Amino acid sequence: MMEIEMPKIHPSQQDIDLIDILWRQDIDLGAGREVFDYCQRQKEHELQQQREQEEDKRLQQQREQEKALLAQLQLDEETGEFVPRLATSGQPLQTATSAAPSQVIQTTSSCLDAAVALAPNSSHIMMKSDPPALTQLPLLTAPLLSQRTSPDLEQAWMELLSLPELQQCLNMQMEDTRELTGGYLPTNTTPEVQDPNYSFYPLPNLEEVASNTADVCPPEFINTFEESFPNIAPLDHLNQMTLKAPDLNTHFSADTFCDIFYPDVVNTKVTSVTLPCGQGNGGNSLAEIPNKPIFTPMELQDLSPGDTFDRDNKPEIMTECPDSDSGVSVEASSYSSSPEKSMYGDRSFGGYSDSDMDEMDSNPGSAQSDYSEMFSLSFQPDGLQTPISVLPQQRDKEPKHGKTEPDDETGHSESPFTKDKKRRRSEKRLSRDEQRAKALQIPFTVDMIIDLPVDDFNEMMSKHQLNEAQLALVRDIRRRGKNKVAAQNCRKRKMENITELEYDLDSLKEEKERLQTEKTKNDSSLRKMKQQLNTLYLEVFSLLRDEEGKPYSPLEYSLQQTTDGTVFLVPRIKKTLSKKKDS
DNA sequence: TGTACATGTCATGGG
DNA sequence: TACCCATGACATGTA
Repeated sequence: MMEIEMPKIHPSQQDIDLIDILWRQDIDLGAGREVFDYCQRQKEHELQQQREQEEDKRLQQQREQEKALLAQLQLDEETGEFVPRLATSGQPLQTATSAAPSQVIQTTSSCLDAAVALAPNSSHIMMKSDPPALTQLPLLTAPLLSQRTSPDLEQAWMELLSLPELQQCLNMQMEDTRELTGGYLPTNTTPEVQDPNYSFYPLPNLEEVASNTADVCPPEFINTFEESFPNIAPLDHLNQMTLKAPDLNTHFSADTFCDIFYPDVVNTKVTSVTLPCGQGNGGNSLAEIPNKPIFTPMELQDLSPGDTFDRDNKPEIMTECPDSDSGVSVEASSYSSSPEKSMYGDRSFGGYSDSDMDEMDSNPGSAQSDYSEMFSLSFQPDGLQTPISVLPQQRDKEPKHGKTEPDDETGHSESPFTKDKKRRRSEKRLSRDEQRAKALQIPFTVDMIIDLPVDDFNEMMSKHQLNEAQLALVRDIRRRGKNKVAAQNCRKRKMENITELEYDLDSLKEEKERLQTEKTKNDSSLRKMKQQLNTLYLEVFSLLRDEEGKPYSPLEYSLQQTTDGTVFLVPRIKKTLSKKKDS
């Protein structure tokens, strides 16, 4: 490596000047001046060693403080919060840590007692919006926060640290620490360093941080910062600091950087509580600032008092944030929590047809953003922005085909799985229209738009002045909602008709079988009767005798019965003749 | 990957 | 004539 050979070279002043000139001409190399100046680096190295020794001492003190702090708190398993541990003997618990007493610890502990005593009643204090406390955060709590075991834990600490009394103590402690370290503040008390997840977070550009500081941080925040760390360059000059810092994130790995510039320090630091640059963030110029943990992307947005932070320019923040154990809920981010804006921004939606909107529905997020972009919204007064809740009587007026429970209409014959799936679909569908309505600031609920009777709907529409886009969307929502219900009812009726027809078909089949059986029986009976009649006929005919006592021939005569029951013997020839006469 | 099913949506016609 | 409803047809998502 180039840097390894450099110690053997003792550059002359001319060489150094030349390096200076070259460095000034190519300041964008991404490396600081000290990279080319071995003497300067050596001085830095020595100074760094001194700092590291002081740092070790200070870290030991910090660990003791943490122990003392933890000894006074216990985790409430139910609430997940740290609550003051009850002193059974009425003695403050910091006495348990008296094995390592120090002025700082005692001062901090006494203040913490007060803070802990106040903590349960101070839940209203939201620390994420309390910059002064945040400035104190890394020094004492970063090692704890770095555990990232629970967002509640972090919040508990935030609440604790938001207490003015505790902040005073912390300020005192930080003053002490500053005196010990000669103004140098460690780079390694950041939660990110210990939390591997933070390596996934895109570090905000320091220039952005510096430029946004005025928006993000209230003046008192900066004042506190500067008061606590007067030797640190003010935030206004952070840009200059970045110019002198090598961009290790892009050109060097952290380990490489440490091996090059701090070969000795690395070994000593590995055993310390925090690593200087082993987690991917090391060497970042921002790491020189003890408050760096504050400027994680998500927290920046949380700290943002309004929407001054341009979120639209940082979509990667949301996409790259792991939803794991970082303690930062994506859903809880300001993307969805900003009441003033649509969760997808304030882009308007002009001129999109409904089918276009459907295309966007495939991606609700983008759909909403595009929707907002299409229509220039005419913001209504606050009273109109809030969707009017559906009155009970209005809900009672729901059409006979209530749309809200289409699943129940389908009866209970369906499996729960099918019901769940249908419900999910219904909710999804509803949410799409709701999202559309929200995107266009429609001051009604989708249920109202769909379910209200015509007169009520027209009256409601006449009471609010909606622009063309809003009117079109409301009409579409109502039409789609009505048609959806109609389609559901139609299908329901169709299924009912099919079921009824199937039932009728079964009934008719049963009737057919019954009639066929009856017919079979009747045919059998008829055959028997005919057979009996024939037998009887022959028997009667055989008994008949003419005048000479001879039997009649069945071929020449036949028996016929009149309606009155009288039986006549009719000659067949005569009968044949009579038929001929009739024809 | 193909298929069956459920659902939403549109077009159309009747009341 | 506008509106509502019913329904066939089609598209889409899902198991």
